[in-house]
Amino acid sequence: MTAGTAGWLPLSAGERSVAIEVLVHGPLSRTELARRLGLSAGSLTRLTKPLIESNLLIEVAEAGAPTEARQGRPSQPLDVVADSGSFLGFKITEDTVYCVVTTLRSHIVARYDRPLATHDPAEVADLLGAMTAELAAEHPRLAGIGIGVGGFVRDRAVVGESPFLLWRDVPLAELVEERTGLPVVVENDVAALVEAETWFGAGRGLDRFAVLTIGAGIGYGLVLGGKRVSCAEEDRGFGRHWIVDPNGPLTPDGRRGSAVSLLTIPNIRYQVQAATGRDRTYEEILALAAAGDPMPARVIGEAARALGTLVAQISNFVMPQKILLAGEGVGLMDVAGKTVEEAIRDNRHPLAAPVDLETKVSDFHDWARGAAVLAIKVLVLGSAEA
Amino acid sequence: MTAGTAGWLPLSAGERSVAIEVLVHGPLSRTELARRLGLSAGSLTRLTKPLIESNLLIEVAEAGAPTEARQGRPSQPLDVVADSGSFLGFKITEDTVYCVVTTLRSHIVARYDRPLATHDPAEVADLLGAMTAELAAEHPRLAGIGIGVGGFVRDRAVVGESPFLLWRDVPLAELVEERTGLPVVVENDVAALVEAETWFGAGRGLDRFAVLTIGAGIGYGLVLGGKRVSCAEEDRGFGRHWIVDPNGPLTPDGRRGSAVSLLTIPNIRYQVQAATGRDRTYEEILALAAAGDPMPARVIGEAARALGTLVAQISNFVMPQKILLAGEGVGLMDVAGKTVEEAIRDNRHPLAAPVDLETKVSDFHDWARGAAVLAIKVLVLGSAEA
DNA sequence: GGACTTACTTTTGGTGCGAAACAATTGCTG
DNA sequence: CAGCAATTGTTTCGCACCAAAAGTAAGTCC
Repeated sequence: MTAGTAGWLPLSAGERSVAIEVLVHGPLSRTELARRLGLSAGSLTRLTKPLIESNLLIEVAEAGAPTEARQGRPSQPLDVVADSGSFLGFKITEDTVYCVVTTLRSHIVARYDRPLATHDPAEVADLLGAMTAELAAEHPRLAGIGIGVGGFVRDRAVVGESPFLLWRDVPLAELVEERTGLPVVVENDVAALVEAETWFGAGRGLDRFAVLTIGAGIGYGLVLGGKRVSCAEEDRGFGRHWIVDPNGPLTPDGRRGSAVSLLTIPNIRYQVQAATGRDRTYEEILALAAAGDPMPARVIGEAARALGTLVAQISNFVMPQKILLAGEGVGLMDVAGKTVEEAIRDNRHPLAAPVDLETKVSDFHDWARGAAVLAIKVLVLGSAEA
Repeated sequence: MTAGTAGWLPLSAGERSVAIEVLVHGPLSRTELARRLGLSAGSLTRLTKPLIESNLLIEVAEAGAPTEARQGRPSQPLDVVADSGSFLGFKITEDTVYCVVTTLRSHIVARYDRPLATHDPAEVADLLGAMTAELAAEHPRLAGIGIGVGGFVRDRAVVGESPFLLWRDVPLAELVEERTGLPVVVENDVAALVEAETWFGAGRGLDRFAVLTIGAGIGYGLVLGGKRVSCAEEDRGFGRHWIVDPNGPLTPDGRRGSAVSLLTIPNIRYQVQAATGRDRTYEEILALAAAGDPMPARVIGEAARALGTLVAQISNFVMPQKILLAGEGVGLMDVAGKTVEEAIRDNRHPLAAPVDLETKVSDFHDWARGAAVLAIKVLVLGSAEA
């Protein structure tokens, strides 16, 4: 914790809830906060005082346009000191390192990617260090770094196992801290995205919330009571053994008819290539399916039915208030959204509450942003339970 | 609240946790309670005092056999005043009313069933009133009544809709209270069983816990953070639209290959009868399958695979710490437990944590006990959130 | 019988909250 | 412009809860 912003931590539970509310929902007056958090006005005075003194919050002048010139003493909105720090979020893939610079409120202010030529831990750390140094020039007040990696991560610091990097027990946080002098948080990429969405995104304030990602693989995250549930198979590839259609296609990766076989981008491309002999990009396949080309349409249709079935199963068993669909592969929804909805209907009780399904097309920078958000969460507001 | 035991309620949060711990885990000393609840010794003195004064708890003499003559001041175990009240639990089926009498600690001390000749609400209430009067003679200190009904129940009091009784908006709690003078709690039967298991049974102290029941129908309940999650389709028949095997059997009830078609007792009997022409009881079918008779073995094998698939799906998506399998149809596990386990393995990641699966053969009296437990929970310890 | 051990009680002090009184700042009205 | 109403924020007080520490009770061990 070499953060220069000093006395931010630790926060009490009440203080943290205030800080999060302001961080997430923008400037808010004390009265408004009291209403939202169900606290008394007096408590708000007490809770906000140390936050203001420690320079995390600040009283901002009422916006230039006082929306409605109300009677009474004007409210004094509180806001986070947005420029009190920027955060870096990295997403490491097999061949590229994606990076975003975000504000304290997780808005992306810059993107910066670099190819990854080696998988040697020290050299990867060197690359991250170099990228950080370059970005530090433009963004002087870097306060922390979040790194998302596909694989199993321990203690938000050590990459226990990463199949595609061929890493075992690499203390990545330490390596990068040494090179940057900044506090570093490492987490599994899916977990980081889920935490970010829980906090700032689709899952804000929800009690039961599920995330399903489609891309190179399948990701799944469950948030209950505002906390992410972690499990053993997480980070070792979800969906490889979720058999959606026992008669489904057999692909190099994943069991026959598994979610991975039916839904991931590499396996969809494999299916099309195996049948037509031509390798096409995912976008091309989607376009062909939309245009009615039978073979791609069949593959995409099967994928859409599988997705709908999965969503229905999650709804049936978890009963979440919302399901977020994210990842590079959700373009599927644009082409075959109707099929997905049909499949959901087919696997749900007609009287069941309709599924609140949100689709969010995301690229690798969104994964990086997830890591940045986790860094904000951990570094600014205190560990926030490992 | 006509309970004669007077000043039980209301309890503070701390008092309630103490009361529940003693209720569920038998006599416990204050020190032991402090350890279990993570409180200081002083707090226990404070919390137990009003409970003892209001006659909910009592200091019992150390059991006649002081397991180990320990050094130091002997502990003073606390226990609930078990005979301070009995509770009735009813389960209403299409043709029978099942009833159990339980102690405050939910031990069944008597069973009493009566055929149900009519579905007229007033007459059903009359029957429950008559049964209560008869039982009151033998069990003088009746403190409350819980009633479990298949169907949709509002506010723990009104049967909103019950398909098999053909009821709509029947204020059952009121009707029975009028006739018995006792406080009455009405709940959906599955919900009551789930609550009971969460409290006294397999789900004790767990954070994520799922219940799957097999019998005349499929029941499903989810407990997160110690609270049961309720949903719209609950009480209107689970599993009718859970398609487990798209190529599965078509039965009069439920969609082709649905959990209901594959797993419920009536539909298993239907399948066997349709194939062999002979109507057999569920137990006969299980015995035949165990003996190797091909047709019953096939039906039971399919059912077992379906059950395993369901359990795996619940594990994959909900990640519960435990799954309880209950109902009249779990005899399946004895005959085809291996097949169930295989199916679970086939649909789970090999590295995933093994499923903690508990099987509990239950008859209608267990459903009735569930209702009684809910009555205990609501009446003794204060509404315990509707 | 004295030393020791364990269980429980009492006391003390701290924390976090709400209720209510109070101060501050504006718009509206006569 | 004075006075009032409306609204926000602050201060003070008291309550509920809890942990820590010190004190008391009731037994065993030598």
